[in-house]
Amino acid sequence: MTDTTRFRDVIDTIVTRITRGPWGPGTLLPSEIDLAAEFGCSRSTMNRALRDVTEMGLIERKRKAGTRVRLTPIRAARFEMPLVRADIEKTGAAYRYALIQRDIGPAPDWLCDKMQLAPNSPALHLICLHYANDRAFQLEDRWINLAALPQAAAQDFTEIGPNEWLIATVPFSEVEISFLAKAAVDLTAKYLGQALGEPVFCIERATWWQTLPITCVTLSHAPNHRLTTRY
Amino acid sequence: MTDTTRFRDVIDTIVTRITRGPWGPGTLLPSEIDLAAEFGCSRSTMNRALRDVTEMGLIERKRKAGTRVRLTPIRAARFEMPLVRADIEKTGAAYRYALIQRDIGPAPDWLCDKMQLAPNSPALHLICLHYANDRAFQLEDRWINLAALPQAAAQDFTEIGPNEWLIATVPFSEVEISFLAKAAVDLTAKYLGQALGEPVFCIERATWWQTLPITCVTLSHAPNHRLTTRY
DNA sequence: CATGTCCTTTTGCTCAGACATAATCCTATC
DNA sequence: GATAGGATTATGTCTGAGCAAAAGGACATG
Repeated sequence: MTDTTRFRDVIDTIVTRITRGPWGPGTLLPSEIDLAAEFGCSRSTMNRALRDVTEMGLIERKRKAGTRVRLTPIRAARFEMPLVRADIEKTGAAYRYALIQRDIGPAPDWLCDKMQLAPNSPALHLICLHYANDRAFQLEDRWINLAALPQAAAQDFTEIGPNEWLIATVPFSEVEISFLAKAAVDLTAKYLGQALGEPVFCIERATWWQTLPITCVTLSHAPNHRLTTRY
Repeated sequence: MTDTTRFRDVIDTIVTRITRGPWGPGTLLPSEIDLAAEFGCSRSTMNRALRDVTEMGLIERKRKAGTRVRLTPIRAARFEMPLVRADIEKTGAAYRYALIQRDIGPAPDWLCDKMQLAPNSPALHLICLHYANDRAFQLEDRWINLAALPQAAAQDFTEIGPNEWLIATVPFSEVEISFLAKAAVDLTAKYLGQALGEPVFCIERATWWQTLPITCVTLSHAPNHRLTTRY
């Protein structure tokens, strides 16, 4: 019942003051010191509370300028994206991996464009399938920049998936993720058992290591797949 | 360049030790006190660093049991979801809102099921369109639980969208968000200018206020829409 | 052998104080 | 009036200390 820690209480009060209370959009909040005095807590605790509220997207903070309620309160949603293997095994299903296609050649123009890659950079192109209980679950269409990762050319990826190999091999500092809906094309239709043009839920992810392009992948999912989070 | 604060350095070192260094999945880390001694910082700082690494999804912490590297390192992605209006105006386009349909009746079975709503609860059903520069951008198909929010019946929603009215009127404590791909049906096809069956990127969001169901909405987007985040 | 109680370890949270840093505001100077 | 520079102020970070709570382990008891 009284599961209540001080800073969580403070967060709750502040959030309701913003969402319903007197602190409308654009309001300048009192300083940490004044708020700490009002709430009867230390500045450290108030600082932590306000930091968390900032992460929620409700306020903006600047030194000297103070703390201000955002004009457009943003609610940020967190999505956890485990490895496919973990995702599948969590449901109790058996995981199986298969390499469909593998070739090396110059990176296509759209990829160079998307990742600021030098034209005609050598790239490894992989197409893989991830099964849950022998049903195709996810089709992985991946490009790896061989200029950054020449070791990848030596891997055959028949046993271990490129995703697991990559996270064990190379760090990354910057990631761009997109969610989108695509129409099934030949490849996805064939392997995911869909009709041509059927909607496919896709995740595109590109990763860099300090501006050096590493890899870019499109993950296409079986019909009716959805990505869900609660908070 | 040397934007380096102590705890950020600690985080970086710990993350690389986990992702590449000696701390593989399942490793039990030294205690906060030992780590603080090793890194030459206070326990507070180490605690904050480890708390942040926990939020990244790399480690799990339990009192007495200690800090352990997760078997399946999870990378969490944050998506910021502003109001449609803000989303549209940010691109420089003009925002326009229109109410398409509005009726009151008993909640359909799938809705009662999804939100743990009593059968035949009265519900307000709204269909609205959000335009960017007079092009349809998003179709909003919303249900509001009138048992929880009788005031909603008095609103006509011709000028102000239900989303903006709701966030100004009622708080929420629990949210479930899903991303998925759907095939365009009559309604979406008609208003978003799509062919029947074409893929549509959809967001479903259900909100409760302390187990009391508030509202459930499906947001369908114009073709080629994508939701993107970087980190 | 099973079970319950107490002890110990480790994380979770709070505090008061301090210095660093960014940004605004004011003032002196030209 | 414009501008450069210093004073002020709010946030950002760090410290060292301490108590609280969870949970594993040891031990005694039935």
